[in-house]
Amino acid sequence: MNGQRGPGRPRSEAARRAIIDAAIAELHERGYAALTMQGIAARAGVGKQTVYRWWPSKADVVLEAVAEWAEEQVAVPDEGSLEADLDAFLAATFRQRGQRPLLLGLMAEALLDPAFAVQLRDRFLLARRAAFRSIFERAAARGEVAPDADPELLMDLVYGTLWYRLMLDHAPVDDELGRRLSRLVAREAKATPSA
Amino acid sequence: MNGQRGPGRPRSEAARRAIIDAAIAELHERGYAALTMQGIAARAGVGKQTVYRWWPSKADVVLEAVAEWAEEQVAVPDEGSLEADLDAFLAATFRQRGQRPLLLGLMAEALLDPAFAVQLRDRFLLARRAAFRSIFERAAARGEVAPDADPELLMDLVYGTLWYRLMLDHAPVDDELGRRLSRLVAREAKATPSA
Amino acid sequence: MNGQRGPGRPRSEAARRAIIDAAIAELHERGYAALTMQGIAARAGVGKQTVYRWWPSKADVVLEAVAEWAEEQVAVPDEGSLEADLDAFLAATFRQRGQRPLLLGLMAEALLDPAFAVQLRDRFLLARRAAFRSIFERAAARGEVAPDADPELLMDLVYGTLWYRLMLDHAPVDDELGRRLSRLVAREAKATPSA
Amino acid sequence: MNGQRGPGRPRSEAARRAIIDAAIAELHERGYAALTMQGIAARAGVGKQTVYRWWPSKADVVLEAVAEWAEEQVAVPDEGSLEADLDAFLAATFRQRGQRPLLLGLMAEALLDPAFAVQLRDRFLLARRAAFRSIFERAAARGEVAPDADPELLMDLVYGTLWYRLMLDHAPVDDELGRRLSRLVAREAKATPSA
DNA sequence: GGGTAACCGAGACGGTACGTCCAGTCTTCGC
DNA sequence: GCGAAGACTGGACGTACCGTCTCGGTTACCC
Repeated sequence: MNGQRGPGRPRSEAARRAIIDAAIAELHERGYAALTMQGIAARAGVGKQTVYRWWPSKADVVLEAVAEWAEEQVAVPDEGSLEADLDAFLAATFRQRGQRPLLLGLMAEALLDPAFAVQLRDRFLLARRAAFRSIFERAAARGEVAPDADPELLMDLVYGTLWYRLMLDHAPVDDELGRRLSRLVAREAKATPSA
Repeated sequence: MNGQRGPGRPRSEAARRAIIDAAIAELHERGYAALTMQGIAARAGVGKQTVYRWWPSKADVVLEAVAEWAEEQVAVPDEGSLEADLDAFLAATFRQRGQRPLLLGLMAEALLDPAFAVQLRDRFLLARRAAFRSIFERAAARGEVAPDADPELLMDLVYGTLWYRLMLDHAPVDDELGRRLSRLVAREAKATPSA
Repeated sequence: MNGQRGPGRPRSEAARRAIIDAAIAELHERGYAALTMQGIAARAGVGKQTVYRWWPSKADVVLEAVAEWAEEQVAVPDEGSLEADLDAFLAATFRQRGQRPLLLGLMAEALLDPAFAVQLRDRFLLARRAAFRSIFERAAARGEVAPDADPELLMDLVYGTLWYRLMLDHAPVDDELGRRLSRLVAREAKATPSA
Repeated sequence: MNGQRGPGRPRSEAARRAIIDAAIAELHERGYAALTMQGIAARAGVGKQTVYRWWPSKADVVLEAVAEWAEEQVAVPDEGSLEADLDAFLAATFRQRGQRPLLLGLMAEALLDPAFAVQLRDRFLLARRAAFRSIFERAAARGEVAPDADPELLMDLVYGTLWYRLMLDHAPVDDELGRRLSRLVAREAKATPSA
């Protein structure tokens, strides 16, 4: 086992929480761009070293906060059809308000730092896709998915459109969008591409 | 017209070019994240003030460089069908190699700075959509687009998927993707959504 | 002669006055340390080049303003004795209020720039000593000055004390000081130093 | 006492010394007017912030250097009479060569910045006057000072003349000047001012 | 009266230093 | 050894002026 501790003072859970909370608070008050390790440490009442000891950058602190939420997984009850399942799933996803600035900040960091991009993809974005994929598997069992359909591309279509609108802010991300995407994806899943 | 000059020494075109070129060079050599106004000015052999006088941030310098290329517009010859047109257009778009880091850097900046996001959207991204839209109009004239189709959503699907893959780098952005998207969009444009 | 003009537009007296006046105004409003060539030109509504064409530095502009006042020479009426003459002269000198910051600024410049120190000494300070010296000559004619007295040293004593108190501001520069210095100098002028 | 340290890394004495030394070196090589915080930090191999953390301006750095020397107090042995004591003291004072540019630089700064003027006066100039004052007290004990003499004015005379000549550089500051001033001050200290 | 020359305003130019901020690291004390 | 504190080197930030330059335009003179 690995639970045994070595010598020395154990990591302070209080400090961990204070840091995460300080990061979230700063983020809501002043935005992601204004986040600094310095500011997080000061607000948490913690030495800078304590932050650096556990997270290499501000993005990693925020990612840990986000990952906490991501674990409270979106339930995907069976609605009877692929389109209905998707519609419910997307509606639940879009309902997460107030996270837009946070998500955009993380994505910005990922675009500037390839190492963090890997973190973000593996610890957050792919987790989301997993939920999506389970819906497809259920639909396949129901015979709603053509054998040569490509669920990966369909997921890219949905998440791509979602992120694109989040980023550009030229069109809404709302239930109407959810319904259209659901219908489109359901139709394409069944389509016989070449006939 | 507006070409007339006021009093005072006119702006130096040589300095403008040197700055743009220096920015591009730094970007290729050391990446977007390592770009600094200081570095651009030094490399261009120019005072920092001269950079700040005309561009408020490094992102705006890069955007001007990108905008130059964007003006060399992508020609969209008529290939006879919506699918063929789209395929040609996307192939041409994907062919622009080496610009990935640059585009991701600009997008990162836009995600962190809403004011710049507007710039990027209006001066670059919407210009790209215009080309796309003209293809749709041609297809509509050919009767390939159902009356209740939504070209805006279809464009979001394509560009969304493109950006999503560029950013996450979990799947390729290649001709194969172009063909699939072309076929999908052509099919959806014709689809009778609800019947 | 040298008064004849060559070809070309003659110097604008209006610009000259505007610059001097702007310098004085800035000086009174924001202090010598905050003076800048840029600020003077802007306030005078004049191009920077016009200032630089005629004065090499802000100190020279201010010096020209000061020299104007210095030419309105202190009259030294005959009061009947060396002590009385000195007392009247010093009282008149000390009366020039509001010029302390200006004088200190010029002196500061002189201390930092040897070339300007020469200007200040020759165009301003030595002019002041000339008035002082004429008082001594009058006293010598009256037999109030011992043959081996050194008027130069006595002038240094008076002006030195004056400047020292102006600079350090640890003791007042007032009529009381004037009277003490007058008495002391008159006594020393007569003294037989070594006997 | 106050020597106890709180938490945190203690101030680096090595950095302090390097900064002071760099300032002195720059001063000798390029003069006070060319001193910059930037240059001091670079030469000391130290971050600019470390300089700013402890001194608000270049003048304060130099003042600390000067204050070090000032603490190595001028001894004032008893020479038997006021005139002899003064002569010895002034000779010792004038002997401090090479400090003229430094002193003038500090004075210039004081003239431009009233806050620094207070620093310079209290931490340096008044310390010098203290030595002078002790000579007077010794003379008073010997009966060489008239009861109504004003030592403060006499000190102003001496230091005023000294600074005046240092600044204007129109006459030497040498032993001859020292002897004349000593004789004059000794005579004036005894003088019955009004009889 | 048509040059020619020196002035004028405006303002951009290459630079240098400013003083601040933050990144990461290091060094101390106390738990 | 962890944690708070805080000083350390390093470097970019955006600003302010410096002193120079390059414009279009304006007076003067002098042929």
